[in-house]
Amino acid sequence: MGRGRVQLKRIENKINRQVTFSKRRAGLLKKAHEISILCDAEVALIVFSHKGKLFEYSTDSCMEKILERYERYSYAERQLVATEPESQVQHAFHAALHGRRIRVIESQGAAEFGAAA
Amino acid sequence: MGRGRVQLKRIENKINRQVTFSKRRAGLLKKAHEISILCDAEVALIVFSHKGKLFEYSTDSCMEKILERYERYSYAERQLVATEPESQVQHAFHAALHGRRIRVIESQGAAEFGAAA
DNA sequence: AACTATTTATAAGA
DNA sequence: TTCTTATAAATAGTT
Repeated sequence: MGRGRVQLKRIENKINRQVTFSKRRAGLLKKAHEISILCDAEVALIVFSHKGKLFEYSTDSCMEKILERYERYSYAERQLVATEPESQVQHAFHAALHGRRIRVIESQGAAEFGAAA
Repeated sequence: MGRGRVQLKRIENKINRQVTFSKRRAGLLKKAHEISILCDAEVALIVFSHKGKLFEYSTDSCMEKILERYERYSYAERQLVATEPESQVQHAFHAALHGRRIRVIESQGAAEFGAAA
């Protein structure tokens, strides 16, 4: 977007990289917020600049909550894969990546089981 | 973008919401990838659909690494705030609102703290 | 930090 | 639902 196509490679010029980072970071955070509102999704976005500064966005449910949910989900994914018969590991992994949720090892307890998005 | 301005409010029509989610999710992941390459930034993006399906993107350094870095950074932030003089309570309050709990206290330890972007 | 020329993203429609 | 198209948005290069 803008005058000239963009090459998907690191911008070597330090100044240009910094400017582009500022602009795109703002755009990215905005879009993260928009999709969360428009589509009622839970979003967590973490960005560390090249210099190590942190920028973040998270749906009102708050960053820690989302990261914990992510960890639970990932854990469930791994469990699924681990208990799968050899022959179906790839299948299971594929399915897991597409997020059939299985259980939750939480006090909240209730086992979630979703299908498609 | 597209035919007609967009209202920043939850899309009530289920079909439209699903379609918009698919399109915007693709766009968001793409932009997350682009900024990470163009600007040499480390990015982690986690999205749970309304139905609970997970979508994620992370810079090649991998999701877990980034989340750990995030936790370390947040921890360092809290420590900084904790030792801050009274006069800067507002600053501390602001940080507190970001309210993270600590999961990992890495041996690597060193607190990162960047200034400008 | 503002300003455009253009490229992209995407809301509707087919 | 995948493809198309009109338009809104984002943003690269410029001032």
